[in-house]
Amino acid sequence: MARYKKKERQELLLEKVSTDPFLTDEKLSEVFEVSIQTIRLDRLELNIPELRERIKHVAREETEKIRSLSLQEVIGEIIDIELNDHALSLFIVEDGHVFQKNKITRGHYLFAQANSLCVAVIDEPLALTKSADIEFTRASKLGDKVISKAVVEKMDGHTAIITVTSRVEQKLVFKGRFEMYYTDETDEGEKNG
Amino acid sequence: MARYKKKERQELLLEKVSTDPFLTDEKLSEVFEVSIQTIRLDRLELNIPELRERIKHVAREETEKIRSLSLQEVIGEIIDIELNDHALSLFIVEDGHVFQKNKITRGHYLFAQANSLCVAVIDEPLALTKSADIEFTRASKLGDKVISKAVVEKMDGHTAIITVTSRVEQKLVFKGRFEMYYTDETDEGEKNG
DNA sequence: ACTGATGTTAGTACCAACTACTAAATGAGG
DNA sequence: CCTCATTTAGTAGTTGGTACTAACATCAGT
Repeated sequence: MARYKKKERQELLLEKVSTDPFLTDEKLSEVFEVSIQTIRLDRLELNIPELRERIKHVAREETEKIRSLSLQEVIGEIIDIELNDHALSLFIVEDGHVFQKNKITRGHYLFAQANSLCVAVIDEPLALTKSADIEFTRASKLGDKVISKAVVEKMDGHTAIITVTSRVEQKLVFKGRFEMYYTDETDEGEKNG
Repeated sequence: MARYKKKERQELLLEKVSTDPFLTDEKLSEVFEVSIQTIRLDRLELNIPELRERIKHVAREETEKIRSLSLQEVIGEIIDIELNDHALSLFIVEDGHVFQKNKITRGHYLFAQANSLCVAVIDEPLALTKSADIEFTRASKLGDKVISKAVVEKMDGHTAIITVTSRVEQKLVFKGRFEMYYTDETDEGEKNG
């Protein structure tokens, strides 16, 4: 076994550790067929924290993600809003949002952005989507910054009509017409949101 | 400080540890104003693993979640499929899918289930949603098992028409008519998915 | 007030997976 | 062959525990 040279080993080490943070120095020393001390020197030079810190980091990241997701309650970040009138949100297409083979955004994320924006723009305790007419006009891709605009066209009784357009660099990728049901009661059981 | 009684303390301990898994025995012993040994006895009785195991568990859970999410590529689990004809999927409404205040499912998850099912039922390398007409007929709630059925009505050239109905205990919660674009090329840039 | 059960605390030895440090062995290049 | 970089070995100390033994505290019932 012509073990790797220092530089090469360190590059591979970085990769190994980032793909599987659960590896002990001992396991790594077996993988690379060097002593534990060498692995430790490598980690020191590369500023790779020890196993426990790596695991803690992963765990922290994820509990934070969960928190921010449940806090967010919206896909995309709202950048401008006038209640019962209009709202804008930004959604950046990330790795989890696309088909792996062609990096095209899955339609339901664009729908989710639009749908969330409709819920947000209505200034009532309960707002649920009753129906929608939607169209995907062009493909958006990984890394795209999608700006979605919701405009409230009509509000009467308990129904609002909202049109949404989503664009990437001015080009329309999605448009829809949403019919929303709303009420000032905080719970209700006949429609969906 | 009239420290808690054993039973009470153990209940609070369970809660504490599950909301914040990052607490050491030492910190916990300070919180409850008992000795470290007492905390350790409590953990032993309640089968609460040690700090490191708890952290590891959180980290593992999350890396698995990420993997299964990217593997899944579908919201809901497909339970029956005949390509280019029909498909069924099951989606169980969990905590992250509902509005916190009233536990009603966010519409875009039901849309996502339907949309994913449409993508899955088409036996071509690329299938993207072109447009959809959807309706949310009743609210579904936390814990509901949503069965979605997609039926391919028509396929010609590069367009398929699929109708989807989603039910909870036979009762219709969602229906939609999806127009899908499909092709045997693996990449394409004019439509959305 | 005495006894026994239950609960709490103290203390020891040991473990994994390290850090930080010193020192020796090995290797490869000029 | 010498030298500098690299690798390995070994020791002491750390964190956050387990596992175990033993002592002490508290209260309940008789």
